[in-house]
Amino acid sequence: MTQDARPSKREETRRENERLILSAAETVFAEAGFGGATMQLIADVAGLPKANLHYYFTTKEELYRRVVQDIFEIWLHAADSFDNAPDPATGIGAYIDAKMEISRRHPNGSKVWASEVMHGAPVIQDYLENTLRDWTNGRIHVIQNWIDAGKMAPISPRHLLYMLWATTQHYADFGHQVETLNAGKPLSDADWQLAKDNIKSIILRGIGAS
Amino acid sequence: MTQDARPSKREETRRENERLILSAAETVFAEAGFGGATMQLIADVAGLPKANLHYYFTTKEELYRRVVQDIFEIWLHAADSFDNAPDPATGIGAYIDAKMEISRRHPNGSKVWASEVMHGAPVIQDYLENTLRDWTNGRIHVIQNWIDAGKMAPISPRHLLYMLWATTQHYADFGHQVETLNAGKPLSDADWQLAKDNIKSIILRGIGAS
DNA sequence: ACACAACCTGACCAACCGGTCAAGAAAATT
DNA sequence: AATTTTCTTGACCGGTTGGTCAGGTTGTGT
Repeated sequence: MTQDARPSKREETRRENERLILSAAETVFAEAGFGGATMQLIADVAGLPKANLHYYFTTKEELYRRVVQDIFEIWLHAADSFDNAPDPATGIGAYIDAKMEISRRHPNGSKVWASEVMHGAPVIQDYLENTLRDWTNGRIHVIQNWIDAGKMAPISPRHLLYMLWATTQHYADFGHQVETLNAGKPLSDADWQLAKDNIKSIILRGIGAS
Repeated sequence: MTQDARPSKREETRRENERLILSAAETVFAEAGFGGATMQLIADVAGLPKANLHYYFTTKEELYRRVVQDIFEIWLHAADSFDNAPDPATGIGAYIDAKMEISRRHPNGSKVWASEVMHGAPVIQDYLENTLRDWTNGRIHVIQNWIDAGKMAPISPRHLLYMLWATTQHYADFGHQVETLNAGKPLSDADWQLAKDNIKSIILRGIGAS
């Protein structure tokens, strides 16, 4: 039966435990910050003894690093929507959709990332200086080409990117504020749709791409 | 000589010490988060013995609360630019300028505020539910009037506000990332001007107000 | 000059934290 | 079935943290 995929019992529990720990860690780091989070609390949320956490992740910092890296991957992959787009409206529109979806599905990861950057990126500075810088320059190039082709207004591609990041992440990072101003209730499907439509409408018109 | 304004020696040092402590606390809380900050480090930065901090501010939480409240005041006062504006371009343009100036002059305060909200606003929830909610509803009303008067496109005022907050605060909260992507150097005067101009250009055109 | 109140601070403490470890349980290998 | 490897965990430890306090100093009103 289970012949092809044979996840030996060992591998299976290891994978499962790591998943449990990483998920709990993401939640706790997001809610309390790195300094405020405790291994004991993460262990409780994960439903494992604390010593077990240290078996899978030697130090608190290593666990934290893994959480941040995992988010960064997701974050970066949203860029795929950007590529191979024939025009700004398509590419940037899809990027906004993708990033809003991340804000909705991974609010905790987004918060951890924001917290990390806010505190000076102590553990992922190299990512910023290499992967992110390359990624950013690549997109700036794409946008500049659109501008040169007369497909959009001649704004600064860099600051447009910042605007996209800021606006979409706001709904995750400041989700609590958004909820409070939404009568204390989470955004409904319609609310999210309205938010996305508004962002796309304003930005696409703002860069002369609609 | 100093007759009219007579800050008795006592009052003067008290004011000065509180200022020192609050300033140091803002820096340390911004850099390390509430959980990561220590009273000892704040004391060192302020140049005072730790026990002295506890004389002026009984607990770490009380000190933190004061820092957050002070920032909230500044944040809220930026709204003045919004009022009495005859049209969206003037009002929103001035608001963007004001908020960008805050991001530039008070990046640490902005980070503390962001951190507080991100972690569920444990100490200023009542501010969000009252002062901020009222403020927001007021501005939504102003924007809606502009829309009704045909002075701008019929977008969602609420989500426009979120966009303004997010975009302007990005330069403070994610200042480290912005700097890293700026070859590791702080933004120059020209960079800040470019950022402001781009934001205003995109948003004002995006809402049909330019 | 005196007395009182406000202010300052080194030394100290209980609580908590990240991390260790030894001893055992469970699974894989032979 | 025996042996080895991986995994699990309660108990423990040194170091740090927020907060206290007693005793001293400085400023203020009389």
